[in-house]
Amino acid sequence: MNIGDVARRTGLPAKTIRYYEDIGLVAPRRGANGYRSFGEAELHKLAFLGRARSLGFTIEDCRGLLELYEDKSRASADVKSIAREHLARIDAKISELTEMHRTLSHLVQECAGDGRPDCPILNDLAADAGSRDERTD
Amino acid sequence: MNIGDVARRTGLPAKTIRYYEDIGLVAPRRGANGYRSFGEAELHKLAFLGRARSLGFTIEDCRGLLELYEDKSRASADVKSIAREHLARIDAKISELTEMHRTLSHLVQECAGDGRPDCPILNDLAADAGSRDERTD
DNA sequence: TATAGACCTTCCACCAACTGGAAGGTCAAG
DNA sequence: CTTGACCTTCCAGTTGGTGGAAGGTCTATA
Repeated sequence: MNIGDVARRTGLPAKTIRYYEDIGLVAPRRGANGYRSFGEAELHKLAFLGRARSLGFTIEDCRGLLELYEDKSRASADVKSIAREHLARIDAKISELTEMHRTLSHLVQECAGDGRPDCPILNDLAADAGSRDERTD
Repeated sequence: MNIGDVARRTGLPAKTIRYYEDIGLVAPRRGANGYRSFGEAELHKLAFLGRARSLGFTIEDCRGLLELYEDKSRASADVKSIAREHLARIDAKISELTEMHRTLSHLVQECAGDGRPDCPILNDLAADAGSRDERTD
């Protein structure tokens, strides 16, 4: 299978597949013409990578997961541990974004959004940290 | 004021302040020794940038916000529009992360996490997209 | 057989928003 | 006069790719 077929079947861009080879996640054979030649195993690995990436695992997580995936005597605890750490990162990110959202949606609500220059959003950004928590509503 | 003082007073790393100068967000004067020399206005701008960045605005957003901040005849609608677009990006990111969280926490719950190799997390990652939505619980 | 167009190859540069570190100049205190 | 805390510039690396140029290959059709 050429890279274009693999790209179509996994949904990954060909560029990304080449990149994954570059960083050692897959190692397709080469045909006489120099073209990459992928087998079913390679295809599955790439689909696995695509799915793991879509769940937000980092490339290094993926490397670990792939290794466990191929190790038939793995302990599921090792997989679970990677997943749990990733889950914690997701939690942290969601909290951070939720806090930003809270603050910003409040400010947006307060802003008239008309032709006048007065703007609570800019006021907040310009205020020093100390005076920021004074609730005005 | 030298860069170190500004760093202490704004909470921004000196490296970041130099970077902001590089990309044209601030333009401190220079002393005879070549050191950057910051005035109060520069300090305020940097604090403004730090606050905007902490709310997740991109550097280009910040550039726009800073311009509006300095333009005393601005329309608050322009500020609100930048903020609203950013809010939409935050919303999208939260949704994406929440979906990842949902899927992953479900899988983590299902995984025994012991010494045995059988692992629902790896099973999910390895499954093709078609067979993934079959609920097992 | 020529040629068009769809493949494939490598390599280099770029994105955001910094961060780390090396090599070297400056300044104040003891 | 030296020590140590500053400051300077410049280069490279981070994450996870993406875009594009220059060029080789394959297949179908005229």
